[in-house]
Amino acid sequence: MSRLPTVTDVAEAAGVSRQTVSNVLNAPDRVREATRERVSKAIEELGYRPHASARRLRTQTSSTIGIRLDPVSDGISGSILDRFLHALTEQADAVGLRVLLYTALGADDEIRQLARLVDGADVDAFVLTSTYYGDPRTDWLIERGQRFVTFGRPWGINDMTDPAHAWVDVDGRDGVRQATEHLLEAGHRRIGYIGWPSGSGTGDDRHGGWAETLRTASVPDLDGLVERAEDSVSAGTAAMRRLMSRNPGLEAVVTASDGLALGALVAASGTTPVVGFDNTPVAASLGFSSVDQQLTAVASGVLELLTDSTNGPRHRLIAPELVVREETLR
Amino acid sequence: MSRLPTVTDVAEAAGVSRQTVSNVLNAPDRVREATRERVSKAIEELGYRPHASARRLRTQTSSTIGIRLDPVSDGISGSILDRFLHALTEQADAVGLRVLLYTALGADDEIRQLARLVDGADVDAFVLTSTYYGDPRTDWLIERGQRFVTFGRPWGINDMTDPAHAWVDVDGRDGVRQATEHLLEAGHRRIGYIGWPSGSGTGDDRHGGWAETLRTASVPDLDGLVERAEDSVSAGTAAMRRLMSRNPGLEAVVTASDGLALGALVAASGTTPVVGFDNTPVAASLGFSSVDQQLTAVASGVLELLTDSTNGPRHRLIAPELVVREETLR
DNA sequence: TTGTAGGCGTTATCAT
DNA sequence: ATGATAACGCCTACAA
Repeated sequence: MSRLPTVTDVAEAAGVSRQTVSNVLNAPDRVREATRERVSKAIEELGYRPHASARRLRTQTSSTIGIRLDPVSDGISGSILDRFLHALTEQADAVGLRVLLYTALGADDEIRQLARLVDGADVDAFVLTSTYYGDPRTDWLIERGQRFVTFGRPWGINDMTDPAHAWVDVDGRDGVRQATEHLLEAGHRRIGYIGWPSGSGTGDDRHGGWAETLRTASVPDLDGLVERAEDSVSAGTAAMRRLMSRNPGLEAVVTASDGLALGALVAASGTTPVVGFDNTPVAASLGFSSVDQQLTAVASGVLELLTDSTNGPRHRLIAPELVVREETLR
Repeated sequence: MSRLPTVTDVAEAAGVSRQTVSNVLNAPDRVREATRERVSKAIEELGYRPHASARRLRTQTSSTIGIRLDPVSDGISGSILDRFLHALTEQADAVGLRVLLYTALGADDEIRQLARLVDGADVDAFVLTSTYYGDPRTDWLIERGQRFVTFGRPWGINDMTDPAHAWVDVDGRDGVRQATEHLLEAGHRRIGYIGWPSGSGTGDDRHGGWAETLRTASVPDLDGLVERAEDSVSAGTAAMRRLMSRNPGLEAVVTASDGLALGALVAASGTTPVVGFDNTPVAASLGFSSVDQQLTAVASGVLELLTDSTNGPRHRLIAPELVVREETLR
């Protein structure tokens, strides 16, 4: 493992000054065609590549975005963030950004981590997930003028379009609406909903999509068609049992997550159509319909907001997409 | 966002030279108690933190490990790598290492990415997953004397203890043995096995654990108790149906993955005990037993091998652990 | 169009 | 025990 070639090596090989080499890389217009080719050839031959740290030191930018890898999520939908992370990494590379991971235990510790990364000039932008109104992390970042984008709306804030808080989110309400309409079109009317306990912005949003759609379709007695449960398979099973015993005429169910959906399917032995949310591998393997969050679009939205310094809107609401499948659990 | 404080600032504030500040940080022994305290106080007050890129440029080490984030895995067990990644990130921080992600499409592209990271001095060690004998990536790394550790044995190689190829792996054979013995102890004899098509090192290893255990227990006709399937829920269901129709007296099943286990459970409607592998969130939610890979131990093994330059063994075989649960899918 | 000079923040070497 | 000096590899003025 010999020494890596530097600009000086390339300059010598090409018979030019270091500066010209730098120009070829960073301002090709400023250098004559012939020289450029000669330098490029030398770069090629020596396998030269700019030293990232040196460049960062000089330019005072790290071209690196930090993202927290959450502790192992217990839910079946835990892979959403991982899938998002993958999409982000893939697309970040295309715009010359690296993705650096960090972990933290709780908000206080996370702020300590943010500070470390900022002070060490390791990172020059952050992507935060699951933020909330008054989140100390976003406050901390805004206070210090740090660049960041959150995946998730700042629920509870008055002005969601506040340009200081850039965000990208998935339109859960619309996703659930699509799911519910799909079931309506299939001829069902008594369509139940299994969601999370009310109080979470995301959860209430999704529930709203279902309620709105059925109300528009004039389905009566909506209250009796709703069940709330923690986001787990077993809670989904229990909720589905309650729902079925209360509604003998139950024809189909929309859920707030694939975990709940799986639980519901188990309870119904696959005899009742169930639509999930997140389009996890489990939904794909078992073959039930689910709302896909379009994480690729989310990732590109995040990167756009991170790199755009123009004065456009500082947020993006991504439309999810229902993936229709035939249930096979029977 | 004002300028970050530098050693010079600290030096001035403490009335010493830059070098002394550096010594306080990197060689505290070389500096007198009183001076050290004075400097430390200045560091504290100014909130000074070494500039990572500058340090890297100077020391020629990045203290960063690169790991590839695989494309979205379709299997239910996809979260294994993510859980490993989390454990790795968490523990890396404790030993002063950062984790940088990259993606790649296929082996050739991955080598290109490795080269970029190496040449840019972005990374000074790699963690590779799912390697195989003659893997061009490991060959490339070995050729260049690059530090790396793989998660997974180099199946097929003659000398697995070759110190040039450091690896950490989970003892799948032992895990399946534990699962099978657990079922034997529960009083079952006709214990089936649903695994992957033979030919993969990992798959054959796991199958061996089952076969060995039942052979020791003198269970006859093992061949009829085996089914092979792709790693998916639906393939698991199909395999389980074949297994049941061929073995009316089937009492329990061990599988090579939680995905197959879920499929088997669906086919058996939860009437037959099924043990999975990977201890995914799905196993936890549905409540079936599964072999846990002990990814925390894997991660610390990887970091040990990455940081240890002593001449100890360059590999670690981690013992997995069966997590026993009552099946609830009924 | 090309070259020269200087500095980004750090640490290693050598001297005091 | 502490300090001066130089260098890591790069880029951005500015000068030629």
